[in-house]
Amino acid sequence: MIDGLDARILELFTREPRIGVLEASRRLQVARGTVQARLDRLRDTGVIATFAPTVDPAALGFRVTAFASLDIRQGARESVAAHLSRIPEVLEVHTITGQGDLLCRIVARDNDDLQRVIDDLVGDADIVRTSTLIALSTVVGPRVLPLVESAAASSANAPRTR
Amino acid sequence: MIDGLDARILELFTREPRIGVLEASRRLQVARGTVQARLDRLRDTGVIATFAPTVDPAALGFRVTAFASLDIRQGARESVAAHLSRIPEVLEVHTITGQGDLLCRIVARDNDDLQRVIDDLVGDADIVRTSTLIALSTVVGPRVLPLVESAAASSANAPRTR
DNA sequence: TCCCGACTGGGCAATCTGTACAGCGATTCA
DNA sequence: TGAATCGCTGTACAGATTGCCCAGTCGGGA
Repeated sequence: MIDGLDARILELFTREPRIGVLEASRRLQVARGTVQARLDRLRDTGVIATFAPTVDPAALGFRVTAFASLDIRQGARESVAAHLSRIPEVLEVHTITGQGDLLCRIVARDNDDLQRVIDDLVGDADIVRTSTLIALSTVVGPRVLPLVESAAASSANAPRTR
Repeated sequence: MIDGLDARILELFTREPRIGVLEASRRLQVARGTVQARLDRLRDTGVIATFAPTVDPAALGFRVTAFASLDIRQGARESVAAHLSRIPEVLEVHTITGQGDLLCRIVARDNDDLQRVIDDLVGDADIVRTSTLIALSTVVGPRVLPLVESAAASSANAPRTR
């Protein structure tokens, strides 16, 4: 899937996103064209989903993160999904196994605001029950680099070339 | 916090990350220096957490996403956190209110692999109980743009200038 | 043994970035 | 009312980077 050089490229661009292709090629001791080609391929294969800047909701004033699991009425998934997607504070929704039907990641400005958001959430009559977990602190921040290295290592037996 | 122009900048760079400051200034009909200053400020204030490319675990072969809530032994939070951070498949860990103590977001190559990851997880003796939810599908993908617009709108009463 | 894909090293024109500066309108404050 | 300040505009310039092209080399697979 990806090899060690890909991993080093991803790592470098994650740590210092603004360096550019040329500087990256210098750091990695490879030709510029190589870095460029690798980046193109990583983008084409979807490994790099986007080069968009990452926005931090907390810095926007949304300091509270919570996870809500929703039990919804049979066959109402579509309409509930539409309802949820209309609430800006809902950042992510997954269908899940287990007791709940949907798991949402939501943010709010503070605990009072969270109440408002949850009221918005459950405003849909197809939502039968909800249970909310408030994230008190982030122990391991969002990260993918370890995964990248792991993926590169597992394909080490079949290196790209050289 | 942020105004409409900030929101438009974030939106533009989210949709077309590679356009560059100059092209962005043309699209938004403002001076290049303005876009540059805004971007600098957004970065400084942390609204833009990073310009790093976003890596998609699924494209790396980690097609399964799951959420695990862990009950841990009193006062073992530190050591458990250290343990979790050593597992690459653990992408995110939060301390939470409610029945569980920790909520982890994990990925795995497939369901069998997920079992392996969970075995790794619970390998820590300080973890008392776990409950895992497998994400079957993503109903609302990770997103922040609606939030950005909402934040910009809410500060509309106090625009930056002009 | 031949072919092909990947990497190298080089070159070129076009473009962008970083930075600086003066002017201007609006807001704040004395 | 006047002075200082702040953000935006438009402009300028040197330096660096990008996108693109090419010939040559290397290693693996057919």
